[in-house]
Amino acid sequence: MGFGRNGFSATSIREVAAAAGISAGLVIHHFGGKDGLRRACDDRILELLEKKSTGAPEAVGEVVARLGDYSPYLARMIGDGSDAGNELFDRILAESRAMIVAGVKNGTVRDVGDPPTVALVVTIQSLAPLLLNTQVLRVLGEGRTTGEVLRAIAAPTAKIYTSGLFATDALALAVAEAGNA
Amino acid sequence: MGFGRNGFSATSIREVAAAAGISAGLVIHHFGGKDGLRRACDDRILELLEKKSTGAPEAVGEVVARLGDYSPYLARMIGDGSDAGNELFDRILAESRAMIVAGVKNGTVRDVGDPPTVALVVTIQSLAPLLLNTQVLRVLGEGRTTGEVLRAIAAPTAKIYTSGLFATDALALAVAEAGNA
DNA sequence: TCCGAGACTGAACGATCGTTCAATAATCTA
DNA sequence: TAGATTATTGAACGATCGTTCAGTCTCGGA
Repeated sequence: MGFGRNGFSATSIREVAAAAGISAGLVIHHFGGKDGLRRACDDRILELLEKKSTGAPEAVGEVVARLGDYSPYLARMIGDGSDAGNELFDRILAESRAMIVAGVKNGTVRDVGDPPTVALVVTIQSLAPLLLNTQVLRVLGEGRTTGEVLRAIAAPTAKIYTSGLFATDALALAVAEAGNA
Repeated sequence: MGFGRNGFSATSIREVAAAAGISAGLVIHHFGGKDGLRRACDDRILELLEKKSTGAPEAVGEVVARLGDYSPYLARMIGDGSDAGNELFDRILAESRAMIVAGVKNGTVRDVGDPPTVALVVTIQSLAPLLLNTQVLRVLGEGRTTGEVLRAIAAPTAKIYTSGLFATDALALAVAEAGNA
């Protein structure tokens, strides 16, 4: 159902038209071509996320909830690196960066290094449940909804971000050493 | 160049054949069809990762290094949820789970909740730099190689996993409360 | 009431797709 | 070397793709 299911090029205009109960010619008449349809879909996603988008780890669930069935399309947008996907990623990253910079300043976020890079890490990690939604659903049980799944992984994610996962400095030291080599 | 660039259905057999300097007919003769070619590519990736694959956060760099130019294909494999992609994800997840269970037992990994779910979170977060490689490269500067980029984000990632990112319990408490509601 | 503009359809076109096939070149076996 | 097997090609086929187009339907304003 739509580009989100099998990707853009694997979804024909005739499929889309049939799902909408109209003819293929009308789709082209309205959107000016397949690329126009894609742009309209991208704009629709951006519009749905216009009022509030955030890079905070806990907010991915809300984004997915707002998008509903459109979230596979969003995942493909960001993963494929289309213009609209890039723009959206940059927006999420910018908000994440602002949140981290402000948090470091007022003491609610630990200073673990260069804030822009930290924001990048947090952003891509926060998007992981969206991009790997298929895998997560499969592992946690196909019956659940995407929202349930995201709620299930929210707690461990929050705890990792709060208390850390590794009790020793072994990994951090190893990475630092490799970086100096 | 290959399925990794634009996806499976957007890459024609004639493209692949031309890149290999042979005819399209020969590709089909050898692989039995486009699906056979895909299966052969999947098997090749699995073979390259056969000796060692791990879910540890620091090991994604090694996986990418071993795959080299094939890593976009791997990202698409796992993201699209093909059979081979599912199998690979399950393997990474299993190793990540074993690592975490063992770590909790010997005290090197903090007990932040249900180990299978924690392993799932760690696995998808570790795969994020691979799936979002395009975005990360774009943000950090197109000039760099994938390996350099992964090394650049390794340090903050390790620190987050070691010391945590949030200095307060606000997020964890909010998530816990939402979960009980 | 008429009429013009947009909504809409279905057939058709050229391009490209995956695939087949007969024919040829290359390589191996006895 | 003779014969069989394999590698390889290029043309062709049917299907499907995005797109075009002539024509029909719908309906609000003069």
